[in-house]
Amino acid sequence: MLNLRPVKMMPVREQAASSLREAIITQKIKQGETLALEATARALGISVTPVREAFQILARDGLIELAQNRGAVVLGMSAKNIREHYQIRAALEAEACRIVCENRADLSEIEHCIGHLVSHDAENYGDLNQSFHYNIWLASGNSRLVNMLGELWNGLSMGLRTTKNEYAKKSRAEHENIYSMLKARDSEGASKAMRGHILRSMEDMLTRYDS
Amino acid sequence: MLNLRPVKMMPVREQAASSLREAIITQKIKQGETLALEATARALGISVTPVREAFQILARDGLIELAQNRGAVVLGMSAKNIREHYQIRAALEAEACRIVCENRADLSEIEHCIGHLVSHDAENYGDLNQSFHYNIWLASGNSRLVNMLGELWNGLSMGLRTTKNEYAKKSRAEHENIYSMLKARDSEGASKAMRGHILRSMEDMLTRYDS
DNA sequence: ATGACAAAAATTGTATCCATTTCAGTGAAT
DNA sequence: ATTCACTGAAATGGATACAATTTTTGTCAT
Repeated sequence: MLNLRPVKMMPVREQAASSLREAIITQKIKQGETLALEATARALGISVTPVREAFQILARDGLIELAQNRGAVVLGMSAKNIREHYQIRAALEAEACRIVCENRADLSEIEHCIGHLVSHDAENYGDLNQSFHYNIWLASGNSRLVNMLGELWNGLSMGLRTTKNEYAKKSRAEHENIYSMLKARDSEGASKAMRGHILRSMEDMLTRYDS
Repeated sequence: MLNLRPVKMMPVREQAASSLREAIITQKIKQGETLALEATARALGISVTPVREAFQILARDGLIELAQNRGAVVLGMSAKNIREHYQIRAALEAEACRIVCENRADLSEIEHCIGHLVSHDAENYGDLNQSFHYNIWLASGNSRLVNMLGELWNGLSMGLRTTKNEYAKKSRAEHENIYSMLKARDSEGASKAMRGHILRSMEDMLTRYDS
């Protein structure tokens, strides 16, 4: 089958949001800067209306703050920010595990991810890691939960791509542990394991950003 | 101190969102209807720009869905919707309780709410209930968590205002139980109690909307 | 009645314009 | 010299008009 680009594009506001998101996370736009509306629109080659909507998306993702009549201020990764982010993620992902166990949800996709995580080296560890988590969210069957966790991930976790090897090893063991708990349908154990995994990731992140 | 209305108004987009939110929750706008942009702007007496942003806010709150080129479709309270909402709230509010216990946070505001809940009758039970929950969120010190729970509350809980008396009684006992757990700094107990409270509220809600 | 095609309406994005708020810079007074 | 107030520039929030797609509607012929 021919593999053509879909005719219907992504809305411009989301393209703008993606572009800005990447620039913020890669620190091309620095923390504390304020994004001017018209300047941003010019830089992106679009008009101001979709930029304003993109700002709202980014604010929802926690990347910027929209202050009254003062524009969009880029938020940084403070320790407080990181703690807030991971506390919420820990609660939601633990809940996802609990639901997966209680519903006896299908684990084949998750098992698939575990297979890749074991066999592959840490080159594209970031993608495999995200895929593992994402498939647990999906298996919960709670689409709202999937959306919220996706937004949270957008907001911060790109920083995880800079993961070191030592972290990958620890993390891999934890992933396998979580999977075994899910397979055993042990909702308490699985949610606790996921919670612990994420909170430990938080500590990892904090040591890198406590400068 | 004089209690005057603040000079600076709420942004129009948020006023619009509030107005639409109320209309949706009170079913003045029915489930499945699509909100036309210009018609909505005319009805609200404002221009389309802030209405578009209001639509995004409502979409974030889970009250409408923005379909590609097809406008804003009002979502109803399906059983699936209610379950998704309460599962997430259960996870987040339980986490708030856990944090409050671990941080030995100040409970005076929460205690204050409990006092009111005990002494007052069910007339304005809805407000007191919200106040109790809200102050637990606040005490967690996680501002992001407060925002997310606030949005969730906006999305569904107005329906709770139609609470029956029998429910209020059950609920009151659960609130007191949660408070005593918080005072004992029993993080497991408090989070479990909150979880149970919210999931039972879910069942209550489901019996009313399973028609 | 069904299917194709044409017209109408709605959404999305563009382009300006106005009012109000914020911010910066100048200048005066203590 | 520092502080305070005023003035003017710039930016946001909102209004309005308009072009381009896409969706929907409605008609007409088979």
